[in-house]
Amino acid sequence: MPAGGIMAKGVTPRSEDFSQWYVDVVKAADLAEHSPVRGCMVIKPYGYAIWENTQRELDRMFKETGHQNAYFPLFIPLSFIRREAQHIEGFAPELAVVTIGGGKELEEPLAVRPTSETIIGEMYAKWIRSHRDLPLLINQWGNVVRWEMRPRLFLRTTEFLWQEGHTAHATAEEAEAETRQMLGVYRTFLEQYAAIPVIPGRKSEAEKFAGAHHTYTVEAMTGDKKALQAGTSHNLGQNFAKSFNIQFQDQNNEMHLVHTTSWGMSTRVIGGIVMVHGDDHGLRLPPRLAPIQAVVVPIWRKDDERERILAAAQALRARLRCRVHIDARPDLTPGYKFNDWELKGVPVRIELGPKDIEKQQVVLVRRDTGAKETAPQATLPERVDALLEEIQAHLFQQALAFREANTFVVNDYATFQKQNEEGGFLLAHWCGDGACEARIKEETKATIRCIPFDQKPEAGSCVVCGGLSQGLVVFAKAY
RNA sequence: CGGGGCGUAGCGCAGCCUGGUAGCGCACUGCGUUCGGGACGCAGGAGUCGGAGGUUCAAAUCCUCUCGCCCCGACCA
Repeated sequence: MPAGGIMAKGVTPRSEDFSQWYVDVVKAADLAEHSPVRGCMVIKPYGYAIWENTQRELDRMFKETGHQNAYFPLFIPLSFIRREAQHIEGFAPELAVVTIGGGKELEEPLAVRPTSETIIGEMYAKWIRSHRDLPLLINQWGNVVRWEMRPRLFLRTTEFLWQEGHTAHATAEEAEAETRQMLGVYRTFLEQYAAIPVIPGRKSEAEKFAGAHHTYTVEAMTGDKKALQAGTSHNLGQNFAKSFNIQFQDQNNEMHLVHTTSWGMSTRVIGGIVMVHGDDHGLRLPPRLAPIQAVVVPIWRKDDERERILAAAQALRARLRCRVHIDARPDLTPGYKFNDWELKGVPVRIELGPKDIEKQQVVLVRRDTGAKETAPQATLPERVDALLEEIQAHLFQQALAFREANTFVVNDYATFQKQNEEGGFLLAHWCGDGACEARIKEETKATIRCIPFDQKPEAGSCVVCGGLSQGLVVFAKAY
């Protein structure tokens, strides 16, 4: 921690009240604020820039895996959403519905999309005729609305931004491969870019997406030891193909229903980044997603010095190979700026003052550890690049170590309940019965976050009923 | 929808009990001095006191109704 561990002004200490700390950091870092409409938020430029970086990387990965972008409309006839039984059952409580347009009662109410499977299914049924039309690999960047009871900036808002991929395939195997592949993309993004370690796995029947055959998820652990679903990928089987009659003709002239998938990641990841990496000084951004990777704080005493130093700062910036901002604000002291950029989580600070100019050096401070060093200007670009890599890796390692330190194998229900009070991920045997799952949720608020992929099968007995279990699953209280 | 709290300047609050010219801190504007870990002085601008009704000579303050927001619980990316 920088500066002897003093807290940032206006930010509640994380250990004291995590929820309040989170709200304070989001506000202090200028990421977002509440809108006049309950549950909605305004994403401010600095927060949106993180989203833009997220979009850029994800979009690249989607294109690399053969997907194309398209856009489907915000309004969906309510009858479409009703067409898939599970789907409407799951989404009905959180639908926003438009009943008036142009001053007149509409003949058919329009749902504001909570997700787009149905409208896309309707269109896919028209677009797909032949096996040659498959696979159909499309992604959409957009917004959706889910009328949430308990909103929280970024983590759960009534309207949120996301991407939703929707694909159609000839065979169940291909659909399954796609579902897995895209979960892998999310994992790569989260681990390599957001520096958030995740546990990939399958959702239980109770937790899966409304209308899915099955759902995969990547689960992260936040700084208060709760679980955060950071991305999901659904194998929809033929459920939507049936409801929307999406068929293709195969090589033998026979008609078949397609197999579809959908997968999404939302602005929630920004909340995840705050909750996983933030500290008492504010945000700590992973370099690869940071809008500003290095900030230059010039230090001067007199006007002539100021000009000289700003000129030197600009010369440095021109040589650096990362996203650099020079904080030239005239009426603020360096100390204020140090704190300000720490709140905003900028990974590297470059201090440049008269002494540095003289010695052809700078002072470098890394946000993750607060460590300070002097570095020669001659090799600064290399040093900053290396530092950014180190910080990226260190944030990931730190988050991973934290998760591991707070993951526990529990074998009996009493221990489960006790440990659950302390938080963390609980690895426990589960027989697969929804009744045991429901009882745990009811009694402890912990849910099955996922049935991890990379778990060796291991016989055991269910933590609730003692029945036969094939392996450990992850339980936790979740956001 | 249940339980709690709060609406007074952009933000955070005091004033209300005991009615009498609307205040403080931060932020903002201007000028000057500062500047290597949250600077200071001087001068300024800024408020339908959430809304409606009532009591009163007089309401931010008392009464009634209402609206909104936040936090805690039941649904969820």
